[in-house]
Amino acid sequence: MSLDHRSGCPINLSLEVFGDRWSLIVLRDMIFGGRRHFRELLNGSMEGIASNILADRLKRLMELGMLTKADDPSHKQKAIYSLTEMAITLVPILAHLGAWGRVWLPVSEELSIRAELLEKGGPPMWDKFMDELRHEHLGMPLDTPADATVRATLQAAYEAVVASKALGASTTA
Amino acid sequence: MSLDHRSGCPINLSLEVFGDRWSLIVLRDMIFGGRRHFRELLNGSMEGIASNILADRLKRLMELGMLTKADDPSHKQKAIYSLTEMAITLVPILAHLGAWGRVWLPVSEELSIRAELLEKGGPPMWDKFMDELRHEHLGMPLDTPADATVRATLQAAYEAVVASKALGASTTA
DNA sequence: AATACTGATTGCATTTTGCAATCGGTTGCA
DNA sequence: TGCAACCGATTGCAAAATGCAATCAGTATT
Repeated sequence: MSLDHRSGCPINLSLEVFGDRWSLIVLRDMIFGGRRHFRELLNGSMEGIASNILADRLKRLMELGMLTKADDPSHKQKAIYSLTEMAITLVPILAHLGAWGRVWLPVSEELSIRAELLEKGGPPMWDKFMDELRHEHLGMPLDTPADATVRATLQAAYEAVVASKALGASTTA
Repeated sequence: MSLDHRSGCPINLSLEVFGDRWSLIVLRDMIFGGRRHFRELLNGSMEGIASNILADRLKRLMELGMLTKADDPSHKQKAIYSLTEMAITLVPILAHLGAWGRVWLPVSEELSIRAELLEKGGPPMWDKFMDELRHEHLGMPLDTPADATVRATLQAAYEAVVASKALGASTTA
């Protein structure tokens, strides 16, 4: 944790935390992709993060208090990364960021459906999602019985779009 | 505008826009500081941006459609930078970012009062602020008569904290 | 015993960043 | 008419970050 900051401005300090091209990508994959292991993050990364960058970011995010690391009981050298409350409360920011990107940037249809649903779900959906993340990562009791988790809902919507696009491509070809 | 993106994910694309240590700082100073000129941004920058970095970011933000540049009628070589709608709609994100930073990072009291007020004001205040920015930067008509602008309100609060801290320091010394 | 997988680390070339000095042109003032 | 101050940048250069490929030692599987 670096103690010398450029300024005490909240926006600046936030930028010092994830003002780079990879930190938020790692957190996104953990939050929305449910990834907990190094290899999952490495191979599952859509943007193709390099292993040294990933190792560096995981270390940095741990130093910053956004992640913790624990041993996986099933595999002696397997490590499980967990989100802290600090990282979980990024959900509303990620939702806004996704909503903004969806409006102004050349997003792909299948990758923006999650952002769309999360935007439409609004704060209630974000709260439910954060509750689920606290359960998964912090071992907190789950409020609702959770018939379908937010992540599963988003994932299902994503897969539906992918399937529908594949269908459309085959019928219009 | 680079056409080769790492992925079509909204969060990734947003990160490609301001996933660096300076872009959002420049936008913050324009939005909250009301700065429109190169020198204002250069000398007024709390974090001490270098002139080449500033020039590069202004150029990049223009290419991305976040800023426009116009001649200042009062000074032949003076340029006025304006926010586009794309940049103005970042206000809610900046508000959330400030709120998050205020909770989790070592913010200074005087620099976080703006974030606190903006958080408490919520979406209605953000909308009013965005309306004012559209008036300032895009020449749009102003809805409300605007007794006190949001920026002036935030600035006054900032100065009040600074004054109160100076007072406290002198009386406790 | 062989193979594949675990979380990384190393070396190295390329790219980006940050700092300091400086540029040519404009403006205000004496 | 000179001249200093200011305008938006640009240049040169060192340092840091990034990205890629190869590799590591320990662990599990077969």
